[in-house]
Amino acid sequence: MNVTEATKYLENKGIKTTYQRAVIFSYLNNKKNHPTADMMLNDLGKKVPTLSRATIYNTMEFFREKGVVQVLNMDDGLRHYDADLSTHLHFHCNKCDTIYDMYTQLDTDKIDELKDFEVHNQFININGICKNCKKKEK
Amino acid sequence: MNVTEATKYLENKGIKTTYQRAVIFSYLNNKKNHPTADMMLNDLGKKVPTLSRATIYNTMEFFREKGVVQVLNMDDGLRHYDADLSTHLHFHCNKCDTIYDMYTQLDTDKIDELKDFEVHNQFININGICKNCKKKEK
DNA sequence: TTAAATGCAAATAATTTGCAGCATA
DNA sequence: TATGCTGCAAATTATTTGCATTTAA
Repeated sequence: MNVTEATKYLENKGIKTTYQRAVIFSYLNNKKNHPTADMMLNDLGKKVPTLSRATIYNTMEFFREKGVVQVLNMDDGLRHYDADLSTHLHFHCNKCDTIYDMYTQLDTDKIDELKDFEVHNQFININGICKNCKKKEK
Repeated sequence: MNVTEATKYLENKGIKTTYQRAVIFSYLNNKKNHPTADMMLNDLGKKVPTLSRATIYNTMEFFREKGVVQVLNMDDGLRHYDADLSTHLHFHCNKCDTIYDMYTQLDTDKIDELKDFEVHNQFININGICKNCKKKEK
């Protein structure tokens, strides 16, 4: 999804778009790397030199309110952002720090302890060693 | 578990103990409130007025290394600490901010996508509205 | 033209670090 | 006594905010 496509996508959702917003959304959607604000500034700063930290934070909060990105609190204590809103879990490799998306979720309807609770979201982080790093170990 | 019992518990695990460490561990173990460093300082400061933030952070890192507490990255972006090491999930009520422990977990052995991955830990956060707050709504 | 978004810089908040003094083995 | 812990203060890092300027409808 390039910048033009990102603009259309956002506008179709009734979300007011600017160049910065489209660039940021396009980046998030393409890279799927669950970046922090700092990572985004580093990468996008090459393309848009005046892009500021404040705009990234503002835009992420704006996108979150609009429901087009989710915020992940990962075990580095930092906020990571994700344009994939399907319910999925994240596997963090302790060796290479890659974050893998996996499309498994808890069936909260079937959990007794959640009876009479209203569930809005679930966030699942798993960590360990990924397939690639295990291969290299040998 | 009072301070004396906490001391014994930690020493049985070969962990060097001080008064501060025992007070902190006892607090965590009793209150089961998943506090942040700041919450601990507020509560424990009444009992141990000289207790410092640095000691709390140092102690939590020390306990984590020793494997007697786990760190939870909750959706407020803060680190919360938990002396309950059994694999369990956390439900955060968006109304009253209570964190509930629930003893359900993912059976990671049964997840295809995790084949050839080595799993160390899983962290599950669910949020929504708790039973009590739903009752009050009516 | 006007309301809202951006970008800079300063402010705040959480966490970490350096180091002097203190406590414990 | 020696090693390592504590507590203070300063430093660092992430995030937020205030405000002047720019942008887009």
